[in-house]
Amino acid sequence: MTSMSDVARAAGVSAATVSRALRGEPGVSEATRRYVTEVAKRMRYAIARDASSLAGGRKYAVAVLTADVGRGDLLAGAEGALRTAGYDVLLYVLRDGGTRAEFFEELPALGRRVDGVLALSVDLTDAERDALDALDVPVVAVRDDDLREALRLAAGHVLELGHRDVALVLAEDVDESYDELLVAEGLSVRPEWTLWSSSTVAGGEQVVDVLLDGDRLPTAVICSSGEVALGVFLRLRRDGRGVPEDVSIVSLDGPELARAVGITAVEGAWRERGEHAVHRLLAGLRDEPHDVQPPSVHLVVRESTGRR
Amino acid sequence: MTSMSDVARAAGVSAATVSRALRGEPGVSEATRRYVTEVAKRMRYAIARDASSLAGGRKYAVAVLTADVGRGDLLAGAEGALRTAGYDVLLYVLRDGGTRAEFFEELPALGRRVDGVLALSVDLTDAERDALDALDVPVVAVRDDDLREALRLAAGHVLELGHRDVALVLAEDVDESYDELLVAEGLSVRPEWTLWSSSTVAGGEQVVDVLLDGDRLPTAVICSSGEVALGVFLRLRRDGRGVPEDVSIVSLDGPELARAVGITAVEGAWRERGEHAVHRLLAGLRDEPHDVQPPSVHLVVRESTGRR
DNA sequence: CTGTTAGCGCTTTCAA
DNA sequence: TTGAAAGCGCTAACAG
Repeated sequence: MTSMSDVARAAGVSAATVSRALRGEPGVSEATRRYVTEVAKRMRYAIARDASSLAGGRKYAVAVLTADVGRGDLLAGAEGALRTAGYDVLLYVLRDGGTRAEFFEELPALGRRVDGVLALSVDLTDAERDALDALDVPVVAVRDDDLREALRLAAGHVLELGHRDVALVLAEDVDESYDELLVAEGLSVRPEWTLWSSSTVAGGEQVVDVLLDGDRLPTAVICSSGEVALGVFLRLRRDGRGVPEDVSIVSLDGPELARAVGITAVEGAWRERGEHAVHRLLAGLRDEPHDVQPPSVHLVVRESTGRR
Repeated sequence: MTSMSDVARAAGVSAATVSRALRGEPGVSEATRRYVTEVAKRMRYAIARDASSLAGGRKYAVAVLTADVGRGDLLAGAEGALRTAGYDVLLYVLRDGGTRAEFFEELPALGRRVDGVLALSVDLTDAERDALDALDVPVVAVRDDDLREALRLAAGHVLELGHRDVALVLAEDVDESYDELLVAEGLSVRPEWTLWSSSTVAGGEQVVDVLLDGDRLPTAVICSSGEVALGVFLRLRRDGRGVPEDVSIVSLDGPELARAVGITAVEGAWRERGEHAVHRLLAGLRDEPHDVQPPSVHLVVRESTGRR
């Protein structure tokens, strides 16, 4: 395996010069740099990163934490941006409580391996957050949802279409009702139209059963997951209700499903968000400020929503 | 940052002994090993991997290639198994032609960073395969589909339920018709019942339109994707056909969607497959044989299939 | 601008 | 069973 000194010898310079030339460090004449670079390429030289980071302190690696690999685009976006910036991506999947505890158990070792940490879709507890901060490397965390913002978009959309009677179906583990937010957007709220459901098609169908028990139907339903939206859609259709003629449906998540079925949905630009997170992290590594706003979620209008 | 020699000093032994003790190498008395281990833990010592691999040659890292992060479970399974075995996971997302070319461009450098390569869901060309093999580290590749096997399971299932008139909907980019396979399973084949469709709900719906144009409907439809299965399902229902009373539906993929909607589907045990791939790779690293069969795909029977 | 000299923190002979 | 010494392949001072 050709080493840096091999290249140095072949180019007739010292290893230090090769090092400087290849890394674009100042203090090398352009001519030398060009020549060294060329020799290195010709010799198919690849730097030994261990040696480099051992000597230099920088690891050229970032740990990427993810709760599960569901939101693939977020991860892919981050990976691409890191790779482009010359960093290796050390993946850690914090699947369940077990792997998660284990990870935080062995955190100290991580600090010696990476220059920074990116937490994607991981809901960090305060203790976990503290443990990461104690690592003494920059940490950037990205949540993979932004329910309030998504809800705002969805509410604005149906309002604009003339809807006033809007039901909201939340995931079971959400404990807020978001009434004030809806009211703030200009929608009136009926308590019986805020529902909680498991994020499944069957759950969505049951929701419609509940709604049908009421004295009248809402004209629009906002669902927190694609599965629920689909369930609502199917059940309404089975009951002879037109979508969107009788009821409009908006999904706050589940972009693939929504796209496949043609449901209006809030989508997250996840790849871009992953890239953005990396830029923030890299700025942190360089101690630069980074004020750029993350790409925001947006609404993709499809066939499930119509004018009231 | 406490180093190995710090631990050595604190334990009153040499660094070499600490190294041997901590790695479980022979040549250390049990008493010493226990003591050193304890001192190290007390000092919260974490080994510097750069130094370790620089000196020892082993990298304790595996490159994991993935075409996209769609099949998250496969990746998660591999990550878990690697982590358990003490290996770092270097993630490479080969999203498109560009990143892919770039990756293979810089392959040589990879050989210096990892002990092995795991290719998940990546369709390697012969040239790419050769390039990887030239890296001189073990390479294990796992395809994320096994259409023939899935089809065999699905065909067997509908056959067992008494179906003889079975339609098959393949993805657009599949160029085989799999007639012989179906015939071998005991199904008769009508050419007009082998269809190709885009993997969308709309595509599935169109497929039903085509089928309805025929002189009679098949009694079962095997779909290569969850979206298509859903489209078929929806369109049949809209036409007043009962599923599974009139037509049974089996999906060859799209486990989440199939589960959400209640469609019988072939599922892949992806997590286990990821783990299995890692075991094969690790065996390769240790130069041991590994004959264990990978976990096979299986059929999950739901409400979309019934006896003819 | 370039070279020389010291390590970085380990693992691995080789002796003891 | 243990220790001393010699690197692994780089980067970072320090000279020149």
